Amino acid sequence: MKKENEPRIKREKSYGWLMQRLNTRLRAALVGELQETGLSLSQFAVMMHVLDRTGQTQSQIGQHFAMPAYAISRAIDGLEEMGLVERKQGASRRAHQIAATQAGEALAPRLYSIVREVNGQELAALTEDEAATFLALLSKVHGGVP
Amino acid sequence: MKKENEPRIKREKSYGWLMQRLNTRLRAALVGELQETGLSLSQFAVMMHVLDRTGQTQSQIGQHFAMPAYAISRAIDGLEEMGLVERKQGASRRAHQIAATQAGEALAPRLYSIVREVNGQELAALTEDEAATFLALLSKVHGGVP
DNA sequence: ACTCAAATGTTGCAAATGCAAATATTGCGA
DNA sequence: TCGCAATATTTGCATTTGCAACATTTGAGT
Repeated sequence: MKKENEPRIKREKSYGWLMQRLNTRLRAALVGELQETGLSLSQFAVMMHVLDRTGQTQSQIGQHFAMPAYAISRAIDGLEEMGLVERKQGASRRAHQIAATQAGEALAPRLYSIVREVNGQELAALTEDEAATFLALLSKVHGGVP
Repeated sequence: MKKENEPRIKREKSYGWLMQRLNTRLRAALVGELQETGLSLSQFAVMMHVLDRTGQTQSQIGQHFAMPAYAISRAIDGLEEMGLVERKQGASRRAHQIAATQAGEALAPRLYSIVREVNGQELAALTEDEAATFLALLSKVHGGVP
């Protein structure tokens, strides 16, 4: 009997592989849902953050997502063109405060709904308890509650 | 007292946000380690898979990572140029079998070591038990063991 | 054996991304 | 107050990515 292509290691249990797969799936699901809104993933992220916390500066938004400044800059370019967001002049003249326009606010329910739906469907394989544990562990890995 | 910028929702506990952050961190860590090898992330992924299971076709590799065919095609273009991998003719004349060259095999220890190190450091915040639970849950979310 | 749809890979071109340099503004310290 | 380093954002350009069309090979049905 011939020794069939046996993997040296069960890579499917490795953190890296699992993250890669889950992230790919998450992104695909989000992109699908966002299709109708015309938002890209980064625009969506920024939009959510602006809806959550109005008036933050671009660099603050960037830190929140660990995204580079230029990505925020460009995401907001797009959101501004779509009339969903505006760069306001705050105390500082270099640090723009980003706020949702009325059209942007109007989009909020849809976006919140997408988040709920996608998060829910991605975690559908878990029981409620498991999901709670899972999120707690994700948070701990991230460096949240020790 | 003024109501300070209060977020409407604790987004930091949302699956989406956590995945975004953790994936960003993971990728950054890997890219850092891979610097010296000259491999891109997708080249690294493909290389690992080829080392794990030699002779797989490109589409099989693609499925394993949920990566599009063209990405595999291009990753292998690069790996071939670096002399780490070769496209072999198998039973079928369209489906190439990908195998590591000797130089590719020689790279294995380094790559395995990078995987161990990065996976370890990413999960460093967890105890061993927690890490086991975490990986099991990731796997379940992915659709592994039900 | 023949035809045609499906499977496998590759590639041209457009769009997104990343890097590094440029610009503008602020604020610290001499 | 002046000079200069730090902060905040933008942008030009090169690289990477993604889409969609293409080419090739296989296999199933007739």
